[in-house]
Parts: sequence; structure tokens; C-alpha cells
Amino acid sequence: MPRAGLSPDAVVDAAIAIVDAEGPGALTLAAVAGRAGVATPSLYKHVRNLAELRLLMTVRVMEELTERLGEAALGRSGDDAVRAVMRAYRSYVVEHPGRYASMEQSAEPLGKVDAAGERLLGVILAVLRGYDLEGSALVHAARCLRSSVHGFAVLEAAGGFGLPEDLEASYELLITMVTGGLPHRTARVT
Amino acid sequence: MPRAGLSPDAVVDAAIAIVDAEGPGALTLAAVAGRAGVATPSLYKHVRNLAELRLLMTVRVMEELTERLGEAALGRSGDDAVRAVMRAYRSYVVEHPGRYASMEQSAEPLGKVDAAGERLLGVILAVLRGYDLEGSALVHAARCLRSSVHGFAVLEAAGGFGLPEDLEASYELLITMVTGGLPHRTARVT
DNA sequence: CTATAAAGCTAATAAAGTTAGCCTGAACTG
DNA sequence: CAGTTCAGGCTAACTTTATTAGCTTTATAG
Repeated sequence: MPRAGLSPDAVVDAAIAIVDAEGPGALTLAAVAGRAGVATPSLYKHVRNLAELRLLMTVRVMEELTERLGEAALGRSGDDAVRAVMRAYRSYVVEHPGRYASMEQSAEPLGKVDAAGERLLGVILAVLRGYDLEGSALVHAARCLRSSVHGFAVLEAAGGFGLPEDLEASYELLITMVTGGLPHRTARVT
Repeated sequence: MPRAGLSPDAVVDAAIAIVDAEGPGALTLAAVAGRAGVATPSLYKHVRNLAELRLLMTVRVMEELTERLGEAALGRSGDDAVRAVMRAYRSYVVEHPGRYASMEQSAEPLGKVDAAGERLLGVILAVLRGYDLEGSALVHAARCLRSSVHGFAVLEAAGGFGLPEDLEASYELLITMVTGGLPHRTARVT
């Protein structure tokens, strides 16, 4: 008697609505079921358990982020692309802090997360193609970019910045720090 | 009949031992009580509840970190000091990943956490005194340093770096990115 | 029109956090 | 040194959450 017409995606929708509205701490199967209009145990027809739901949420966020970053990077290159991607990243987090804060932890070998992470990494690597980076250097640069951006995002989403100084300005400095630290392609004469 | 001779600090000790050994997911009052050699409800004589225990753990970690960073900064200045502090930060996280990963979240107005955070910030600000930074610029720089270091730490502690490239090398790049992005004090002639 | 299987539901269990209230022995008082 | 007090421990009991088992039903395929 499929009345509610649920699906794994719909369950993730409900879960994300909850963390958006009330923060990661409010994520409970009862709450998800309530929002989905279904009894708690019914969720298990669509999701293996809470841990899997969390992973699916992480995948969802990574995908949304990947799309945003991809759009931001379109038609740009070099510092310009890095700037746009970094700003897009933060704007996503500012718009959905609860959602972003929900996706941490794990370490599971679940393929879906890895795959989504790789797509996200792909965008970053693509943006860094415009620099004079090869092999390992590219990976190191990508890690630095990701660390900076993620660190800022986590701290901001958790309300970790106490002082009243403008966060935009701080982030702009972070952006110049990153772009300034990448080896720019110099016009090379053979 | 105070047999176990517990105290808030001892409870935090037990809790930290658990996250060190089994990760943040294993933190449960039953586990803490077990390690402390006491029945679960007895913990409430020393700690208001699980949330407060988490906050106390966060304070503890911040204090340990502050001490490490302070030591690392001693007798150094400028880029040298920043490098030493950043390396000390990461070395702490590498030594105690579970402990570091346990301290996230919250947003509580609990005074103790804020105070510990301010002491930690104090060390960072002190290290940045060696640069040509004043007022807000100092705050922005401190945030960038903190974001980068924290982001790398979180990702590393959570096993978020999948590729086999050397993490040390990535971190050294991050260090040069940060030091390179700070405005160096130029010999100024009046 | 019927058979089946997916999608709900109710009931039940186990673990975790938390509260209430009892009990005792260590420490302080006189 | 005896008596009082109370911090710190315990057991019992409750609530909430995750999870499992098993029943029921309706969309739908044939």
C-alpha cells in the first residue's frame, strides 16, 4: 500500500530539511519519519539504517557542491577560476550551514561517497590545470585549496568565528593567499 | 563512600582515553563509566550531562593545543614562528586524531570554551605580531591561518585525503602558502 | 482477476541518556 | 572519641532512539 510514495531520495530530502531547519543535532529517524509522513520503521524500506542515511546525505551535499563549483568555474581559468570556485563554495555553506555541518565524519569505504568526492575533486583539479603544476604538485595544491576552504567553511558554519570583523574580508584574504601561493604559469620560451 | 575518587578532570581523562582508542563514535557514558570504574549514573555527580562532558573535552584539547603552540613559538618570530606553530598544530592532531575529531560542533555560549578559544587565539595573534598587520588585518590573517590549519587537520583526522601522495609535502606547501600570503614587514625608512 | 512483492504499519527489544532516591563512609564538630 | 553531615557512589526506573520481526495491503504484472 505505497501511500506515501517514499523513496531513498525523498528520505534524504526530509533529512536535509531537518538539519537545515534545526541543525545536525536534530537529525533523528523519528523526526525524518514525521516529516516524511510515515512511521519510523517504514524508513528502513528505503534506507539501511541511520549511518547509511548520513552517508546519502553527504553524497547529496557533495553533489550539490560539485554542481555549484562546476558552474562557477565555467568559462574561467587561472586565478579567476580559483576565486570564483572558492566564493561559490563559501556561498553554498552560508546558504546551508546545517546541511554542510551534517556531512562530516565517517571513514566508511562506501563507494558512493568516494565517487562523489572524486567528482568534487575533479572540479578542483580542473581549475588548477591553469597553473604550472604537474603530478604530485597538483595533488598537493588541491589539498591546500580544499583544506583552506573547508576549514573556513566548518568554522563559519559552526559559529566558530567570534569576533565582529567582516567575514567576507577574511575570506577574500584567504582567496588571495591561495591564489598567491600557486605557481603561476610563466610565458615560457622554448 | 568515595571509593573511586573521581573528579570532573578524571571523567574527562576517561572520555579522552576512549576517543583516542576507539574514535569519537565510541564515546558513550557507559563506556566512560566503565573505564572510570564506576556505574553510569555516578558520572552525573561530576558532570552535568553528556553535552557538558563534550564541552569539557573540547576545552581540554584546546588547552593542550595552546600549550604545544606556545612552546613551538617560543624564541621564534616571523615566518619561522608561523612555520613552527603550524607544524606543532598538525603534529598534535596526528598524534591524537580521535581526540581532535571529537571536539567539533557545539555553538554553546559556555564560557569555558570561549575562554580556552581565546587563549588559543592569543598564541596565534602573538605569532602574527611579527608581520605588518594592524587592527582588522590581524584578525583576518589569524582567521586564514586558523582555517587552513584546522581544515587540513579535520580532513587528515577523518581520513579525508584518499590519494597516496605524501601528506607532509602537502602540509609544507600549505605552510608556504600561508607565510607567503602574509604581508612581511619591510625595512621601512622614515 | 489473481498473485506477488513492495511499502506501510504495529509490536517488541536493546542501548543510551537521564532522574530519583537510597546508603555509606570520610571528614568535620563538639 | 562519638555524632552529624554530605559528597560521591549505587540501584531502580523512565524516555528516547535505533532497529528487527512479522503482519497487512495495494499497486501492478500477467
